[in-house]
Amino acid sequence: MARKDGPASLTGRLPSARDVAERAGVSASTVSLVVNGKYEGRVSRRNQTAVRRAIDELGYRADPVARGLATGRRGTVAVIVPDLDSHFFNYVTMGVGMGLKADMQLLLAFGQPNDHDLQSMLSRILAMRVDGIICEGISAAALRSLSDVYCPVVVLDDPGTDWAGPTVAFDLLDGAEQLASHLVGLGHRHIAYLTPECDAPTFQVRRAALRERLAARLGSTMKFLVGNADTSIEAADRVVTDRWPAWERENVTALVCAADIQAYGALLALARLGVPVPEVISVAGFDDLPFSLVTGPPLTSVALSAHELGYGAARLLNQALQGGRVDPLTLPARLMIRQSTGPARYLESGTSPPRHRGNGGHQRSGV
Amino acid sequence: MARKDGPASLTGRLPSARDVAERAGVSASTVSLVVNGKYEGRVSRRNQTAVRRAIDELGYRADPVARGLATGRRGTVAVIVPDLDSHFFNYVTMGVGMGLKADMQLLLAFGQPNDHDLQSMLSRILAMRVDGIICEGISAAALRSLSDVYCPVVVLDDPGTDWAGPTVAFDLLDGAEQLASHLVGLGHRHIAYLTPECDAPTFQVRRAALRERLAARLGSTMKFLVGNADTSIEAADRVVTDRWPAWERENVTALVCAADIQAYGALLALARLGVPVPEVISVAGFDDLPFSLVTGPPLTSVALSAHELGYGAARLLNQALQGGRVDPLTLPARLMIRQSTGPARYLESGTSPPRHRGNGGHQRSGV
DNA sequence: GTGAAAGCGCTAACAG
DNA sequence: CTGTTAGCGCTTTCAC
Repeated sequence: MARKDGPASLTGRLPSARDVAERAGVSASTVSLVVNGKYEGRVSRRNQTAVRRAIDELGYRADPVARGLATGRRGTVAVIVPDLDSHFFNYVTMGVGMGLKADMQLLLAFGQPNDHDLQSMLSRILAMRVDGIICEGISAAALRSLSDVYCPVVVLDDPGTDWAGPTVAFDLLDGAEQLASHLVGLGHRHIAYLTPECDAPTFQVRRAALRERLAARLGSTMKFLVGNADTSIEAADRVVTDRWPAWERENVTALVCAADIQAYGALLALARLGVPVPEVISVAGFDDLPFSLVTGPPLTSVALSAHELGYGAARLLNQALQGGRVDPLTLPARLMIRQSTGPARYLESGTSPPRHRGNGGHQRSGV
Repeated sequence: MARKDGPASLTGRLPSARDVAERAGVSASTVSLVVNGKYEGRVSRRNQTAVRRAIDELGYRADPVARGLATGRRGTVAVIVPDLDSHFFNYVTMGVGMGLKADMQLLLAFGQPNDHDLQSMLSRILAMRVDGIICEGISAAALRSLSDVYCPVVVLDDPGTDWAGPTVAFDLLDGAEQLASHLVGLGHRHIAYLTPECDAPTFQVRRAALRERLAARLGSTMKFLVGNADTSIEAADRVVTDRWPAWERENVTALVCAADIQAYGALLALARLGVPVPEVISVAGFDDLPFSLVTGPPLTSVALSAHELGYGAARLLNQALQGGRVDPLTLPARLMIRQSTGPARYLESGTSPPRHRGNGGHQRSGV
């Protein structure tokens, strides 16, 4: 903090190790040793203090980039995510930040709303020679094909991946099972499903698993209507507004969204349409973002902790960076039941008279 | 994409310009010229194609870090924000990403929930010799004192700052005016205010401006009770739960939160306490995050576009990087009125019989 | 047109 | 203990 005359104040250039060396009357290597704490039995006390004084006076801070060039270790890990809109990755990023060793700098690469060109983002990151990569939404094949990886890569939430390196996954199957059980228990048979346009593996699995678990219980009495929307409130709002008449015609009594952010859009659309949730239609999502606690009504959701995902990824990366063997990690899914789901109420309709081991649904009253 | 034998497949090392040069039978400098498009009249057609072929075959990508060392331009801009919890900065980051030139890589530095040590984050970023910095939550004084800045720094949402460089601000005064007018118009007199522990200038201004605008209308009939909570749903939930009895005693009929995320926590707390919003207490926030559309009830909020803030900052930074003069930018605030605010209903109470030019409030009924 | 040489700021290996 | 030397991968004069 003690700086007689500002460091490089006139030049606009930051002081370099050489500047420090000159001022302290030593060589650059000595400065380096001191800076990196390798002075034990290598630098005289006298020079140590001289160097440290010069550092203070100049306000010197070693350039990690130049250091990286010299050592081959950049001190940087990249996080690559498809978007920030969905808010899921916001938590992932936080988790990574929390789990990363303090001397690592986080480089964030994220797609724009319309352009999720992860390939080129990855290629660019790779060119930067980062020390490690944590990514989601890039297939293992793409990862391999693009370039041979020279650093550990942790792949997130990519079920069915054949990525040989570290991975962190969710137990989506169990999540789907819990949700299916919940919905069927409430008497739902005709279910709409909203999923992102980008059909990433995690979304394929969420959809397929839920459909399968429902079918296992309901057999042919089940209907499963799939719609697509981007992972944003507005997009989901538009699509649900658009689809509602058709769904109503099909006696849909529950809507499941592949991501909570879509469910928010759905709630918005249904509110505007004057369709009461859950009386006329139940709504549920995946992710359990914190906002799901305060939506109107609070949203039933399959909790997949994005924070844990990021945190776990960072820990795995730390291990890999230290050369240890790293085992894949699987995080649990847990259904959070809230007020957005309730008993199914089928209206009279020629098409589909529901009949099943019901519990509470089945009233013929309108709303 | 055409790679006969994987690039550096065996070594784990990425191909360097020298590798390319050797393969193409030219010198490294020639490779550099081609890569940077400076071949016009400097490199023979023959060598150009040879180089390009070698690049393709090897899958070469110049290391931007090494290039940065050589050129002094790192191709990197840093975004420094206090936290990611509040979700406000998530949008700021998106906005920056959208506004940044495509060849710039974004470096994100964010504080942890408990530790907002922006000083050290900044110092670390500075050491990286980034090309530009966009930051929020760091005072101009701190910015200056820490080190002389060698690169453009855009300061965000820091009202009253004396930062000489580019800034982007919100018209908070106007926002407070709109909100005060709205609340007073509904008959509110006793107002609780929730603000973050960290008393950043933007929060000081929000609070002071609102209090002032309310006082201007209400004079001594106003009560303004301030509480503190971190910018997270849970923290606000806890604090509101804790304070509610006192506020009720004081006949508080409206709660304003300095950030929407806090308002969400407040809604949660009030719902748990069984206090109807807005019948018993109105709730409003600042920021207007997208989620405020779907809370129960939808939240009245002073819209401050975080996305615009980030986008504007990126544009200003682009200008500064090109050496242009940059003027400070001020973004408008706009009150979004939704169902979380309604007429004040004062209960009978010994302490404070409200009386003012009322419109709709003033019923003596309980709820 | 072209390559050799120097240097960006730092670290590592090696003589003194 | 200490300074010299040699790079890390790239760009940029500057002679040829």
